[in-house]
Order: sequence, then C-alpha cells, then structure tokens
Amino acid sequence: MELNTGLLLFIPYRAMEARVFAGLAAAGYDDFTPAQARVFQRIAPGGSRLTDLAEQAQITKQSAGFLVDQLERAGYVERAPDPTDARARLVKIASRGAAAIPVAAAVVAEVEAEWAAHLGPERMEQLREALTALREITDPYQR
Amino acid sequence: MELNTGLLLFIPYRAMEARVFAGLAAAGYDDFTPAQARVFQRIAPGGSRLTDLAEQAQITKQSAGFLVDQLERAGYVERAPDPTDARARLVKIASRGAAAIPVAAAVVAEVEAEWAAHLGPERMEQLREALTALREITDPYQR
DNA sequence: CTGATATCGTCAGTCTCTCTGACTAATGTC
DNA sequence: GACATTAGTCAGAGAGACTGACGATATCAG
Repeated sequence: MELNTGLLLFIPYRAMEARVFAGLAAAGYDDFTPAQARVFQRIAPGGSRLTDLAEQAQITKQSAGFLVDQLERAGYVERAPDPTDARARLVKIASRGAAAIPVAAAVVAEVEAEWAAHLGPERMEQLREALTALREITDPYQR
Repeated sequence: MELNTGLLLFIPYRAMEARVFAGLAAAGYDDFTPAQARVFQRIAPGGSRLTDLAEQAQITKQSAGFLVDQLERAGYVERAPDPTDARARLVKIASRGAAAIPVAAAVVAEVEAEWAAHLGPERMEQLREALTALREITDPYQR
C-alpha cells in the first residue's frame, strides 16, 4: 500500500521515540513525559531562553514554562538568570538531565544501527542525507 | 549540526501535517483537530472497528471512541453495525469526510512536489523507498 | 450445550498538555 | 522621557490521553 509521505515519516519517528522513552524508563529515568523530553532535547549547550525553547518546539511560551517547571522539579534542568537580559532566565541542563543524555544517546545509536542493518548502510546514509536536506525547507528554527 | 534520525523524521512530518491542516481549514474543513485527523486517516475503505483504529493510531479504545464521537458529530464519519459481529460497529467515512479527502490529497501532492523539487526526483524516490522499507520494522500495524 | 474466558465498546473519573487572555518587569526606540 | 516590544508568569479553559469498571456478545473447552 502506498501511504503519504507524512505518515511514512511519522511511523519510524514514533517507533524511535517509544524506544528511547522505554530505554530511559528502564534506566530509572521514568519521571518525565514525552512532551517534557521534546522540550529538553532542544536546550542549547549553554542554556536556552524559555521563549526560544517554545519557538523551537512550536508550542506557546506558557506551555514551555509548564513543562520546564516539571523538568526543574524532577531535577533535569535548572533556571539561571540571563546575564545579558534581566527579564530573561536561561534554562540549563542540570546533573540529572546530563546523566540521562548518554542513556538516550545509546538507545538512539542502537535503533539507528538496527535501521542501518535493515536498509543497508548506503540507503541509511541516503535517508539521513535526504532528511537533512528536507530540513532546509521544513524547519523554521534550524540550529 | 547533526541531529538524531528521530528528530530528522519529525521535522518534515510536522511540516506536512501543518500544511494539510491549514489547507483543509482554508477549504472550510476547520471543525476538526489533528488528533481526530490521525484517527480518520486510518479508516479502511469498507469501515474499521473502533478497536482497530485505536491499535493503529496507538491510543486506547476509549480515546479513539472520544475522537470518533467528535468526528461523527461533525459529519465526517458514521457508525454502522458490523454484520459479522454484533458487539462491534464499523466506523465509516461519511459524506463530509469523503469530500475532505481530495482536498487533503491535493495538499499532500503539492507538498510532495515541493519536496521533490528541492531534493530532485531521484532522491525523493529513494527517500520514500527507504521509509517504506523502514516501515517493515517499525510499524506493528501494516495495512 | 454450557460455563468460563475473551473481545467490543461505553461510562466515569483523572491527569497532562496545550491554548487564550491578561498581566508585570525589563528593554529598546524615537 | 513616552511608547512599544519582549521575557516570562498567572489564571482559566478545553482537548486528548490514560486507568478501571462494566454490559453485551462471541468463542472455546469440556
């Protein structure tokens, strides 16, 4: 059957998300939700402003604030004043968040390896390359 | 920057969904939500059982029932008894739903054409082909 | 054929996520 | 210095998802 390209993209995305989520839960990081994770993974190395996170995740700043509150309570992030703007605060990755990152990265690597094994390394590379190119016209917030 | 493959998949998926949603809204189909659409697009030609829709969309049957209720009230679907099982009812596409399908299909075709223009027809074909192959190991509910 | 078990769908209650609108405080602009 | 803009919060509402319990029907084992 021939599915539209949108759904074809969604299916493996959801599979990846579910695997990473399950892997983190198995490692003890079971006190956060997918919505929180989608914000968390967009935090820049030196910290990000709430408004920037909201824009990148394409949610309102209120929603982003709600999710960051929860991440903060669970110890994954912390908020610090922004030295360049007294109105703003930087959301930074805290110790628990930093510890979770390699766990998530390992699962991502594992799933990507499975996909590469199924597709063959060449097609996997083509896939990533095509998706990266597609980002140029579909991602308004390229980092 | 090198993003993980999950996020690379998600970005164009979201772009496609937003475009289709906006296109339908512009054509007067503005009384439904993305969640409803995700269920709607999984209805089989002859109708689908609620439980099957829930499985394919990976939500609970309660959630699926909630969404189908709304789609039914808005005239996009209708429920009919399942002749093969008196416990079940078939969710079928109603007239308003059938009328919306070509509108959505036109937007999908438009976006796919833009992507093909950006990637070149060959890479676009490779992309779809790789995604279809990936479905074999990431979609538990292939139709 | 009958009783136990499974499946289809609904009802009820709850929680998470997201939104809109209104607001304060700080910044930037003219 | 007046005014508009930007960063973030507070308050309220609604959508969408979940768990648990349930009635009705189907299926299967004996």
